Amino acid sequence: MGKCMAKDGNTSALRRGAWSEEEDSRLRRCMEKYGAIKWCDVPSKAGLNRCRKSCRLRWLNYLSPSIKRGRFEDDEEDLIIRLHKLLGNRWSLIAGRLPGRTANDIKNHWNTHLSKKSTAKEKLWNPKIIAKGTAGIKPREKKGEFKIIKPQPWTIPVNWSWLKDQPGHQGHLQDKSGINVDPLPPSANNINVARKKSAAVIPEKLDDVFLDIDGMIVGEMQTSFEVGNIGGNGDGEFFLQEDAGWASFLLDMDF
DNA sequence: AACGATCGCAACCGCGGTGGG
DNA sequence: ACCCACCGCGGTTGCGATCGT
Repeated sequence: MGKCMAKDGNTSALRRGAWSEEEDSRLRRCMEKYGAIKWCDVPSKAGLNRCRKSCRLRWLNYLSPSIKRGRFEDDEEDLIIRLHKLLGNRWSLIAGRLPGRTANDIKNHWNTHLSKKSTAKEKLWNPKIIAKGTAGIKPREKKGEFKIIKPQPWTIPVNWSWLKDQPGHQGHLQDKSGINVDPLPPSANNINVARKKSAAVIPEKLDDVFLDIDGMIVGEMQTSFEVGNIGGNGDGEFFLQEDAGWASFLLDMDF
């Protein structure tokens, strides 16, 4: 195995592998005593012959008092599956929605249990989105064979038929207080739908805008469409198969 | 009882992002 | 503008525990 980060400095004599009780209690005492300090200071202050990353990992994934241990409840699993559809493998974001669970826990749990569960479910539905520029694919012709395309950014015209007149469905924007701001701001030329990592892609002026679809407010950076709620756009560029399940995106407004 | 296969989780690795100098 | 140290993340690995034959 390697070294603890060539990039982060010399590693040679640093201890690796499983943590002893003594090391745990040293780290715990250090964190209790100094609180939030730079991780690079932790090994020396704690008297540990470990690299800072090892200390950080041990604290964040195991020793921190905020960590909830034990088996995952059904509702937690359900939430993870939904969030994973929404966010992909962004474990830290998912963990942010599950108090007490660490990204590592969730990732491990996903890889050992939920990925199979989810795959089984996924066979029951078949979300499909055809991104602009996806050459040669005609949504309706390919019905039933689509997959979510990621992480390409996609542009949906604001006059996208689903947004304005999809029968039986409504898509509209709300501010944080839940007040509708329909119709879409006239200055909005496009809604870019992308799997982007950073909130910074959202212009500040839209910081307080949520997308609400059929009454489901899903958050300031992301939205999800219950598959079946979405029709095609006027140009045939976007499409979702009508079926059960979720398709998901992060939302970015392009003015 | 022995042994290989599988599981579950802790820990490590390497990369990208960020901020300070 | 550039460099560098640090942080945080997701992917991967290692290994003890458990299961199945």
